[in-house]
Amino acid sequence: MSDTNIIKDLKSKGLKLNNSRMQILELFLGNHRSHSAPELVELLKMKMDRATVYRNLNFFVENKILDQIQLQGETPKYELAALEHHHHLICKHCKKISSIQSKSLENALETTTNEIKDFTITDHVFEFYGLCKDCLNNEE
Amino acid sequence: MSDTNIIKDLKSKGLKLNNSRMQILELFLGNHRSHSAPELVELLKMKMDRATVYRNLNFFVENKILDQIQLQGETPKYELAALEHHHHLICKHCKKISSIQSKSLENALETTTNEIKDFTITDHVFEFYGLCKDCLNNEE
DNA sequence: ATTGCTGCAAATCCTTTGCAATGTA
DNA sequence: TACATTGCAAAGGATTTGCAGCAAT
Repeated sequence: MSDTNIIKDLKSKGLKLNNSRMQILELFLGNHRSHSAPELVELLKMKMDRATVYRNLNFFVENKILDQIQLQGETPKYELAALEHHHHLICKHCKKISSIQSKSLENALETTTNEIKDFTITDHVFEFYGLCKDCLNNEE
Repeated sequence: MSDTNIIKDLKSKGLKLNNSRMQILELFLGNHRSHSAPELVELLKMKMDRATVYRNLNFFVENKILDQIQLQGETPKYELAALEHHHHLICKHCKKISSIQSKSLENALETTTNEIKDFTITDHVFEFYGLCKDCLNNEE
């Protein structure tokens, strides 16, 4: 979905996009990366209050515009809600997050789901930690 | 590794197990489950200070006696450092955590690791959310 | 005597909340 | 007018820290 479609989609859901919400959304549309709440509060500190940032992040998550993702040992991050199912690669060195899709993983998930008898899996989170190419090259 | 071996292992690492540490460890050895810091603080509140609980949890994590695991939207939990590699099943209803091992998942992980060119995976976290048998039966 | 561990209280960080004021349909 | 959204300040929960005293080697 393109950026303008995201906005259309919001309106079709009857959601109101006022100034504050637009400014938060623009940050995400501008770089398609993930941001933590404290990071956004800092970026927007001259434009709106901390409470407004938090309230609108929650609003976006409730309305499935943003996903909240919780990586190991970090404060939650937000990213544009995934249209395609994907997983995260987190560089332990530079902390950059990239995403992947893997057919073999999804197949294995299906197998696992069927294997398990006394639990019904409805959702899953796979996270991969390691080193991105840049950090691997610029090794210290 | 058996419980007494865990303690031997600690000593062989030159780690000191004083009273406080022993009491914390006993909670984990007693039920082999995961506990959050606030939960442990509560359980141990007549025996030691909150700061001691936190300091020793960090001590155990640094020394790889406990693992810290961060589930979606919850405060971190601690569990005995995995002797066998495993993953977590989290019941969305009662929040109980159980663990699984899956050959197919590990195989898929290997395939994925090889597929990916510009990132070197060293660790991974797979979490499964859903409903446990009990909650599925006692449906509301 | 030196080093490490503890309790206590205060501080810090992240997030939420109450309330009065403002904006918008 | 009615309802949603904001800013501000305060509160809340989890975790860390400074410091003085105690424990152990």
